[in-house]
Amino acid sequence: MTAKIEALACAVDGRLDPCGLCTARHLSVCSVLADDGLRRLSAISDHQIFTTGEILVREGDPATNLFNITAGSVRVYKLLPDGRRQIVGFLFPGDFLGLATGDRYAFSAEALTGGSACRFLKKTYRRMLAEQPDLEAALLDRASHELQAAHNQMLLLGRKTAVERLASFLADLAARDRRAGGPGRVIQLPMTRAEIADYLGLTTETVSRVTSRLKTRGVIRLLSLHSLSIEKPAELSELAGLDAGDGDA
Amino acid sequence: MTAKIEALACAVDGRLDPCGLCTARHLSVCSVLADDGLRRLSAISDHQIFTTGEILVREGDPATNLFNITAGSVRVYKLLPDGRRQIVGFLFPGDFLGLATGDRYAFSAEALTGGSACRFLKKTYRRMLAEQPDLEAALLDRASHELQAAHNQMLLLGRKTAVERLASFLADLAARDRRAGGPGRVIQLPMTRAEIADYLGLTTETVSRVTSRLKTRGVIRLLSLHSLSIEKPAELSELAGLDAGDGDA
DNA sequence: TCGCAAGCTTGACGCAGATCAACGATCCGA
DNA sequence: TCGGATCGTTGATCTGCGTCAAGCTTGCGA
Repeated sequence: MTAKIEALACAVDGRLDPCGLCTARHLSVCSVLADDGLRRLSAISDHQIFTTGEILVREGDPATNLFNITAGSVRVYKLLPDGRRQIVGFLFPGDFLGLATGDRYAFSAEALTGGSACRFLKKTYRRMLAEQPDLEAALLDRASHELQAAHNQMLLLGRKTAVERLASFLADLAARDRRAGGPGRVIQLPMTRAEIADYLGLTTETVSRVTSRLKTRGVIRLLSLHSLSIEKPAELSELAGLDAGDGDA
Repeated sequence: MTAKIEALACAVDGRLDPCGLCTARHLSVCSVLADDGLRRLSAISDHQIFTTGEILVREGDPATNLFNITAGSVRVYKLLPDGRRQIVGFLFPGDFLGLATGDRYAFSAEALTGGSACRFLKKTYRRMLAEQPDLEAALLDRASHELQAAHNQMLLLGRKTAVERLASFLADLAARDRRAGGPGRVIQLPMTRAEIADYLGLTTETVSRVTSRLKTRGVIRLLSLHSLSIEKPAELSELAGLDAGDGDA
């Protein structure tokens, strides 16, 4: 809901100064651009507001657009023919959507909450990249980080137990919050248990059971269904299968 | 063994014309460079020959080098403190090693077979990238493809059964062979069963059992321990959980 | 050429997490 | 404010794959 308001504010103000007032700019690749670059970028972009459940990208469709999430959150996933789903990532403000893209989207993306995004035509964006090496470098950097995160997720999916998976997930969210300037102690979970399960390669039931176990052990405390506080960060990191308590990825 | 000879040949000839005679050039990012760019690239590179089991990169070490594999094959993996291993990829000639890298390596890399690689200092390579936007674009392209492959692997690790995993793996190897100009019918497996297991999130025993099952069903035929032929490609694709029989990723 | 270590296969059994089922909590629209 | 739908939790049971174990095959070094 605050996301929606932010999105609206950003969009309205956007008419006047699309990037200058963007609350996600310092988190995104745009941050490497100077005023001139920003102006050119905003000239080829298109601000899109989305509501809960809205589909941004559908697997198999021609990959015409790229997105920069400016508010809200998004789930990115792949499906098997029989409906089994693997969520490959959750996106938050500042995240880029469309990097891993050939001619057609190899994933679907849906809004988890209301929010907004800067949308670019892939072709136009490519031309822009060629003219702005800084932006291209920043994007390569992003891609590298995402690849690293993907490797961590492979380790999680291939080799970790249910407890380790959930602990890793929570530790990651905490680390993300810290990176965004928060205390990394209270975590928002905009997604459902089923989505967490599909991200961690588990079932809803297992996610629920393991959450309970962590709660009972006093490692976490549920504030509501969609927010919790980490009571014992060190223990959480340990459970996540990290040696030290950095919680980063 | 042919890999070793190729590597030696490449290295020896390399003294005279490092890139011109490189058998992996057309497969690698270098292919986008013109003569001038190639010359500059070879000036900052260093040819490294490696033997079976040799460690190229160790997780946690300062990330000083980047590699372009020119011959042989490499396994890239991550470890948990207790020794559980997840192989995040196998590299072959033309593949780039070191994309997903921050200040320190987040993975280890070991030679699966003897081979060779062009080695660059990360710092120097970065400078080179800034001067060669084409190379940077090519690398971004690589990163995108790798990210896409990583997403596929997440789907595999999170949601596929043992049979689907092995079938996907074999279909991928076949597709890779086809891309490299081969018939995609006979597959080389330079890795052990344990390595396949650690790549697919299974155990050696399961890999062995599932291989037997595919053999019994007549889908594959073992030519030796480390090479097999695909007898029923369509059925393999089906088992892999792909709708159509493209076998690509 | 032999011998042994490493890798592979196959079988018996166990268990972590899936599945099936029932019920409670939460949210949202009227 | 209410009512139904969706989401979440918990319990009982099942099962695919892991674990343990034993024998076989391969390849390499002496």
